[in-house]
Amino acid sequence: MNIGDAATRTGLPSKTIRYYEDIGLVTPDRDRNGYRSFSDQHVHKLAFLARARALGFTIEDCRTLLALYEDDSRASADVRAVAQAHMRQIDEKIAQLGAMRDTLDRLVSACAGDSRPDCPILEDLAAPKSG
Amino acid sequence: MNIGDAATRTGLPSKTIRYYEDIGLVTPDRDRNGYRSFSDQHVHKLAFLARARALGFTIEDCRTLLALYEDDSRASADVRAVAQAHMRQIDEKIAQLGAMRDTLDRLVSACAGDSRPDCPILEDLAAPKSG
DNA sequence: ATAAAGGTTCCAGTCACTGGAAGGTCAAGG
DNA sequence: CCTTGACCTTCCAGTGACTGGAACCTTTAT
Repeated sequence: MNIGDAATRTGLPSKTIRYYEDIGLVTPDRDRNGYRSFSDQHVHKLAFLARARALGFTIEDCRTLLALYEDDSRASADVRAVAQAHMRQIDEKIAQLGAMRDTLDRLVSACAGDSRPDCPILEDLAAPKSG
Repeated sequence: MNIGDAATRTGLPSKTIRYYEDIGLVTPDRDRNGYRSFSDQHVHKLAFLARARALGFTIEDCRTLLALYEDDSRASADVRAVAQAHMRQIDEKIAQLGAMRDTLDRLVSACAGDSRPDCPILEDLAAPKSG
């Protein structure tokens, strides 16, 4: 199957699939005309990548996860460790964003949002009172 | 004051300050030796930028906010709009990350994390049951 | 004289794509 | 046979917001 079909089946853009080949995540065969030829295995692998990426794993994590997936003698502990480390990163990010959100909410609520220039948001950016 | 002092006072790396000059956010004077010379005004502007960035505003938002800050005839509504749009973006991001986190948590919890190869995490990446 | 600690410019790399140019291939229709 | 259009190919450049490093200059202290 050509790249367009693989793209349709995995939901990944063709560009992204070519990129994944470039960085060695998948290696489709080639037809005589030079077109990439994807087997069901390739598509399965691409779908795996798409889902891992959708869960926020980095490309390097994906590489690791794929390797574990294809290693029948893997220890599930290794997979779990990757996932847990990633989850911690996400938690950190959520905490950061949550803090930003709270500050912004406070500032937005304090701002009249009318035609006058007085603005607690700008005042805070210029010189925050606390926290 | 030289760039190092400006960096210390604002908490921004010198590299970042140079970058901000590059993209036209601040324009320090120059001493005869070619060194950048920062006034208190410049430092104030940099600190403003640092705080806006810390709240997650993009550089372009920062540019807008700085312009509003320096425009005495601004309407606070304009500032508020920028902040609110940004807050919505953050909310979206938090929701995305939260969803990832929930899925990951479910998978991590289901995984024994021992020396055996069986792993619900990989199984889900290979072919998710639902959601 | 020299060494350390600052400053300068410019170029390349990060991450994970994405857009676009320039061109090759293939099936259908006139 | 020719063209049109939808595919496919490669390669290069750009994204955002820095960051690292090379090569070099200036200042201060010893």
